[in-house]
Amino acid sequence: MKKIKNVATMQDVAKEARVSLKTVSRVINKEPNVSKKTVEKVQNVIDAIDYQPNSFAQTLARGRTRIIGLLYDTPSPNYISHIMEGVLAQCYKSDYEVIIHPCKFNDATLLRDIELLIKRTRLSGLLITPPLSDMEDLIQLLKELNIPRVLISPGSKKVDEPSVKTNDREASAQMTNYLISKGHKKIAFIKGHPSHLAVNDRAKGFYDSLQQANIICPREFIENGLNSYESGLDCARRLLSLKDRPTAIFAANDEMAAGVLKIAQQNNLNIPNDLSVVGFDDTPMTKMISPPLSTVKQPLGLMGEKSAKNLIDQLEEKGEEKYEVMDSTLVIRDSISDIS
Amino acid sequence: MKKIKNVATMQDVAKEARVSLKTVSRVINKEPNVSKKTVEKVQNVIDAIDYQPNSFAQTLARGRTRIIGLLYDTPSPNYISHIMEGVLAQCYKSDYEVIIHPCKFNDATLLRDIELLIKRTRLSGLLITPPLSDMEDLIQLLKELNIPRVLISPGSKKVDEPSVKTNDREASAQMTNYLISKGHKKIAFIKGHPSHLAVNDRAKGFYDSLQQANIICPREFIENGLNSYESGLDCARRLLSLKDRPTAIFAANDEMAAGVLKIAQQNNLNIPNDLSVVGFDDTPMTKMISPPLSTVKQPLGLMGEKSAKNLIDQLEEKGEEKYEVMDSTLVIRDSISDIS
DNA sequence: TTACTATAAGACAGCGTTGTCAATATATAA
DNA sequence: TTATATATTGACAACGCTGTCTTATAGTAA
Repeated sequence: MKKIKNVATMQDVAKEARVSLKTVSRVINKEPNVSKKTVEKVQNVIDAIDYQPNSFAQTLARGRTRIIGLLYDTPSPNYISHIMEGVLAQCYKSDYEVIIHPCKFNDATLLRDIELLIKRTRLSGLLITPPLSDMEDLIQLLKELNIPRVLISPGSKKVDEPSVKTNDREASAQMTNYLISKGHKKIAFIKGHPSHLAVNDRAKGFYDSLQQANIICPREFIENGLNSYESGLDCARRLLSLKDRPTAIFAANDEMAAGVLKIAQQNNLNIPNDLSVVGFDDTPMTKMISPPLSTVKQPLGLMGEKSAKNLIDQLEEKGEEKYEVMDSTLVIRDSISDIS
Repeated sequence: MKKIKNVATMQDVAKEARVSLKTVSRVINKEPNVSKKTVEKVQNVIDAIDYQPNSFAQTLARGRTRIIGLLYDTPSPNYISHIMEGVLAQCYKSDYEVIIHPCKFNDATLLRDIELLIKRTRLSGLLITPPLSDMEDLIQLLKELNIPRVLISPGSKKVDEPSVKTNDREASAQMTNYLISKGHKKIAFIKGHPSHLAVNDRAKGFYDSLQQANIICPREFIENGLNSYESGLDCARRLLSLKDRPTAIFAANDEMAAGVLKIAQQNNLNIPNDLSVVGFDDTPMTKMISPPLSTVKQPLGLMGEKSAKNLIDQLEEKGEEKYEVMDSTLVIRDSISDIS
C-alpha cells in the first residue's frame, strides 16, 4: 500500500519564497491584501516547483468539498454521455470534481443509497437527470438533507426547484405543425414511458398543435410506448393494422420511431411515401437508418454545462437565475413526405 | 459558502462507545487485535448514529487516495458508457471513487494536462481507453510518474503493461470464416482509424482467415476508413463502383458498416441478397437498421469491471494476473446471405 | 515629528483521520 | 504465586491546508 508520490507542499513554497504559510494560502486563493510584489514572488516559486494544492487538505480545513454528483438511471448511453460532456467541461473550468452515480429508478433502496452516497462522499450538490428528476420523494429527501441540486428536464409539474429544461412541448408542437403543413391530418403519436414526465410533455405539444389546427385525433392513434425499440415495434404493429391508417407517426423518442420504421418496412410500406415517421432526440443512429429520420434535437451538452453552472453558482452563493429553458430544434430529414 | 452539514465524526463514536479514537479507527478499517466485544460495541454505535468516515481526513492521514481516473478520447458514447458502467460497479464495490477525464488525443497539451490531473487530484491509478492506450509517450510519462495503470484494448504491440483486451483478431477471423462458410470468396475489408491499433487488429484477423482458406484478397478490396459513418460512405462508394464487386464487406466497426448499407441501398442493392455486410461492436443501432447488422460484440461492461479490478489489485498490492484477454462473440443477424 | 489608520504579513489552532509507540489487560508458563 | 509473552487499548503527533486573531509595516493627517 504505497503512499502517494511525494509532492511539493505549501511548506515548500513558503520556505522557498521566505513568507509564511498563510501568505502562500492567500496567493493560492486569490485573497485580497497581499502586495503585488509578494504575489509575484510566491507565484514564481509555485510555478518553479510545480506546486499543486492538496485538495484533501483544503477540503478538510474548509469543511466543504468541491464535488458534485451526477445521478442517472442508465438511460440511453447517448443521452447521458452528452450531458456528462457538458457537466465535465463546466466543472473542469470551475475546478469541481464530478462523481458519476448510476442508480436504479425502481430499486427499493434507492433513497438510502443516495443518502449514503452523500454522507460518504460529502458531495456539495447534485445534478439529477430524468426520470429521477421526477421523483418527488427523492427531491424531498434532498430538501431535508439540505443538498443543493439542479433538476435536468423534470416534468412540467415542478416549478419551485432549480432546473434546466428544454422546450420539448413547443418543439413537439412545431414538429406537428410541420407535419400538418405537409398535408398530414391523420397523425398518430407514440407516448413514452409513463414515469418519464418530460417525455410525455412531448405528447402535450402534439395535442397543442392538433387543437390549434382543429384536427381531431382518434383514440386509437395514441399509443403508449415504453421508450424502447421493442415497445416501438409493438405500437407500430397496432397502428399499422388499423383499418384507417395514419399517414404519419410521431414517436416520443428515436428508438420507438426506429421500431415504427422497421414494422413499416415489414409491411412493405415505403417511407416516406406511404408513411411519414418522426422521432425525438437526434440520436446518432437517426442519420444512419434508412431513410434518415426527422427528429428533434436537444442541446444536451449545453444542458449539462448550464446545469452544472447553475449548481455551482448556488454552492458559491451567486444568486443567479434558477430556471433555464433551452431550445430544442427540429431536424428535418427524409422521413416525411408532402402529401398536400 | 456554506460549510457541509454537520455529520457524526469519529470523536462522537469514540465518546459514545467509551473507547479511544484509535480503537474506532481499528474497527472501521477492520484491523486485527480488537476484541470481539469491542468491535461489536463500536459497530453498534456506528450504526446507531449512522457514522460515515470522512474520506478526506482519511486520505490526508493515509497519504494516498482511493481514486482512480478513467481517461478517454470521446470515442462513441456507446463504448465509453458501457466501459464506465463496469468500472463504476467495481469501484463502488471496492470503495474507490472514479474521476472521468475526457481528453483530446491529438492535443499538444495532452501530456501536460494529464500530468496536472494527476498532481491536482492525487489519483492513485489510471484506466486508459483506446486510442490513448496506444500512445507510447503517455505510457512513458505514467511510468516516470510511477502511476499504476491498466490499458484497455491496447494494440497488439504492448505486452509489458497490465492490460485488458479482447480477442478481436480471433473474433474477426471467426467472422471471416463464417462469411467464407457461406460461400463468400470476394470479401472486402474496411479498416479503422490508423491510430487505433486495436481496431486494426481486426484487419489482421481478416487476413488470417483468408490466408488459411487460401483466398487472395485484391488490393482494391482493402479500404482505409476513419471509424466514422461518413468514412464508411466513402469507402463503400469506392468498393461498390469496382468492376469486380465484392460479395461481402466487412467493416472494422458498426458505423462504417452502416455507411456501407446506406450506399448499397442507394445503388439499389439488396442486402443481404446482393451484398453481405458485417460490422464490429454491436452498437444498439445495429438492431434497428434494416436489415439488422451482423457484428461482433465485446463484453464492454465486463472489460470495465476487470480493468478496474486489475488496477485496484495493483494499488493494494495483491499480485494478481496482469493481462486479461476476454472473448468477443459473433452476433449473426440478417445482413449475411448464403451464396454457396 | 507624532498619532492614527489602513494594509500586509504572520502565528497558531484545528479540520478528522491514521501511524507509531507506549501502556495496560489478559493469558500462559514456570 | 510470579514472571513472561501476547493480545488489546490508548496518547499523541502528524497529514497539508484555512480561519481567526495578532502583529508589523506603510501611509496619512495633524
